[in-house]
Amino acid sequence: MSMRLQDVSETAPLRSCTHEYKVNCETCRLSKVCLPLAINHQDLEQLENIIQRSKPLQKNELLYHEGTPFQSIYAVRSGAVKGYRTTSDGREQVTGFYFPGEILGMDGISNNSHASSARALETSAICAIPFDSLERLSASMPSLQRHLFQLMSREITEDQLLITLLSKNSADERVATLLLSIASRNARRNLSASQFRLPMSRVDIGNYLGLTVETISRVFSRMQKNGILCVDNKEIEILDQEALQLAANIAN
Amino acid sequence: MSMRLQDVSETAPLRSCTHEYKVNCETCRLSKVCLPLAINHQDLEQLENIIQRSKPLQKNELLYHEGTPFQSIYAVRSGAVKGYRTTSDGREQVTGFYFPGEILGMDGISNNSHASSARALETSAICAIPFDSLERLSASMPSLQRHLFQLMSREITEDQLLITLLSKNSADERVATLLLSIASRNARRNLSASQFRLPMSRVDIGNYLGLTVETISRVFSRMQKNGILCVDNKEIEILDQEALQLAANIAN
DNA sequence: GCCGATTCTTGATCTGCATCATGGCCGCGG
DNA sequence: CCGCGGCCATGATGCAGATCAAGAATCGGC
Repeated sequence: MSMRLQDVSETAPLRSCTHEYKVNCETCRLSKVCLPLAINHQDLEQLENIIQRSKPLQKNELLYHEGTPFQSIYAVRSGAVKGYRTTSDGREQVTGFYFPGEILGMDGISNNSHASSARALETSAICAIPFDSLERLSASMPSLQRHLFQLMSREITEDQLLITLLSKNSADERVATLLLSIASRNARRNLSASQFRLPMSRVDIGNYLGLTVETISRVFSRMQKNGILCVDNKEIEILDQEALQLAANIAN
Repeated sequence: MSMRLQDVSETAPLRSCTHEYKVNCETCRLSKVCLPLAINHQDLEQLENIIQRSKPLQKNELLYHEGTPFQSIYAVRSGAVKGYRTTSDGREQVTGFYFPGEILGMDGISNNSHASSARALETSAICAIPFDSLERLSASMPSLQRHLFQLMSREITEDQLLITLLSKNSADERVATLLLSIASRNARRNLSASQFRLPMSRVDIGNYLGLTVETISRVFSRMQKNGILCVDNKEIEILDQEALQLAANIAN
């Protein structure tokens, strides 16, 4: 079996003079996705100085756990992460999937403790950004402050989209919408929008979309039969983008 | 018919020397709910100077509409507001209810245009807080900056709770959870947690909870029959707090 | 205080997805 | 190579809540 695409780091090679885990936003291919700041070289340096990068997370390793003290927000460099919260009866609710260039962990700010948990779906490299440093820095960098507000605001609007999806849409519409979302996020990183590997299991997809595994399977099968998708286990190919859009667009 | 409770302003009487619409956070009974800042007198004065208050909104009047330019976030002083977004097929999805002391409109920051709409559920007094001023002010007031981050973070965690509710809970559990949420928010304002008037219609409740009007009616009737609630149109009395909690707590 | 419009309730029926059950497939360790 | 465990697919059945329908209650305007 061939090497898994997602295991390849999507960051630029580190220059030889830098330490192995030294972060370098300036040369990071994701910087314009992750921190599209119109900030100058000096500001960027300041920002880099506070960012920490640790050993890559292995599949299924925990990034943070609900209830633990909040210290950092996290940027995905490579791999994929799922966010979830545990209900009082012990079940889990997946609240989001995070791909390279995306930021997670901001729900911990309000209580100084994480309101959700995050777990690597595959081997993933993660940047940790200590929030107190970020806060201090943003007080003197208006564009950074604004960027943080915008990041959080986007999280809110995305949650609202999911709320709408869960409350108004059928199984087919939910699945189609998720696939299109993943496709467009791939496109943003200059990856194929029509062919990709799902890093998460059917169980996670169902959980996220408020459906059972069986339903996810059936929807995939049906869409394959209808020539919309080609599904080979986790490998997805969108054969008929328009039909998929049509299947999703009933209500968003 | 007696005067409607919700029409009474919940703000402290304005002192005679202030202009009619002059805002005064310092004497506002809601200030510790709305802006629980450990900030000094001088800071508070600066904040007050940017806050605008206009003529109260009448029932069904629009506070802002999705797609329009974002300028301010809003604090409810009295009355109640619903937030919603319109789906592509013209239906609406209610994303939240906002009571006195609560802040809304933060989803507009990311795009500089409102991602949702807001409408008064009854006559409501609203404070508008221009966001660019707030941003500038918060750069020099760490506690204000932090408070804003926390406000937005709380919005995220609350949306995640709603996502879980919609994805995992039965009709009874959803309704029970909403009633308990309203009750506890009333308590925070020193109002009765066991007896209150719902400012929104059954349609809005159903829409918010991803259920139909008929289902809401049936759940209310059932809970009334079981001695958990006393329902008289929009007037709600919680007769058995514990049973209601039990009905809600299956999964949160 | 009357009347039309809207909102709410209740019943009967229908349906999309959950649940239950089973078997296949793939990856991995021995 | 085989056997085991996790993941996935698919069929049969059941049920919570949607939909359809018809009154009843409440509201708002005059």
